[in-house]
Amino acid sequence: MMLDSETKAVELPEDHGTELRLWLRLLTCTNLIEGEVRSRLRERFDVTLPRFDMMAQLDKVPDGMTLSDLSKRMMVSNGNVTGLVERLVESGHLDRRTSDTDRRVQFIRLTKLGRAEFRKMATEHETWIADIFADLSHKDIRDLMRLLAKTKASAQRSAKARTP
Amino acid sequence: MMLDSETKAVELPEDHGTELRLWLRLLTCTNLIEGEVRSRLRERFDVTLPRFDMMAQLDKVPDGMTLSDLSKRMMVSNGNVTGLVERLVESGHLDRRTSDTDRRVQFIRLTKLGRAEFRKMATEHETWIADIFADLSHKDIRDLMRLLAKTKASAQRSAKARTP
DNA sequence: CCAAATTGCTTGAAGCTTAAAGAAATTCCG
DNA sequence: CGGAATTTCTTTAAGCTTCAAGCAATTTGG
Repeated sequence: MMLDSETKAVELPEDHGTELRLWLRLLTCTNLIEGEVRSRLRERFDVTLPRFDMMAQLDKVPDGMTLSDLSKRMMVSNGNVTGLVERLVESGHLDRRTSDTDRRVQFIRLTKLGRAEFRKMATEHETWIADIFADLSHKDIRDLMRLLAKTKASAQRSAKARTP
Repeated sequence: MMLDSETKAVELPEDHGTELRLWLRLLTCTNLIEGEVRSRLRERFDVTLPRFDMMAQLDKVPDGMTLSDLSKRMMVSNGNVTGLVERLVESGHLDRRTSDTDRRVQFIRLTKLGRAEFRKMATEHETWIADIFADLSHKDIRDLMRLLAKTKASAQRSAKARTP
């Protein structure tokens, strides 16, 4: 037998309170951790989170990547990447080289200095993250990984439906 | 019997890969949804996320709150709030009034216009969030709520340990 | 009461971020 | 081939954000 709550007319305002609360909690959680990481990076290494983030992306590949790749990986706009790269080249952490086959394309990579400094920061950064999540059991982490993957897929489905 | 992996010397670099991956997934997930909400707010109502966020905080209380309260609730700096409030007062959405008992304190609240516009946006916003999370079951949502609460507590414990 | 510490907010400098428009190079395709 | 569309990147304007310094009002503790 069908329950009353499942027979409501579609035009009436539905209750989406739980989803909203979940979103707010997700946001709070992320902001909290992001703020903590930001503080520690500044305090310990005098570096900003976006700079650290860009270096982290570039550390994964030895031969560098293009600005567009960086923009996609970091989920920020193109113009944003242009400015960030500029400042990191200026400070000697990054290296830019125009492609031989396509003169629009720039390959960006870490310099020796940039890689060395990043590795030092990354080691410590990893221990911060471990400490921040230390009260979670292995099962908690596994469950969260799975549920967040499902959430990401759901959000991507929703985004695609809007922009086909 | 103890496993080898649990008997490692404390000074050796430990493996915190799973925590790091969890953090990156959490960040990706949040950025994805935040970007989506940002796009829709701009597209549909020509409003920025920080403005919407501030109005959401103020909508919860009829009599308004101080700048400090706003700053804590929104988890952003004091100076940031000053500028945001300025622009929202300018556009007629907010109202500021100096406290009678403490002339440093300003009470901020939504104007009639501000509240009306926010309510309209909030209704639609809630349906977006519901759609974004639509592929999650009730149990998924419950589990996520619980695990994120645990994560938040763990992060707060870690932050407090650093700044006593 | 009064000096010192604290609290609430603002300012200023630097950097981050986006959206939109534009410049330059390449690719597509008739 | 050659114009049109696309791709890659930069620029610009506006706004967001932080940190640190500073100002004014209040509270605290002699």
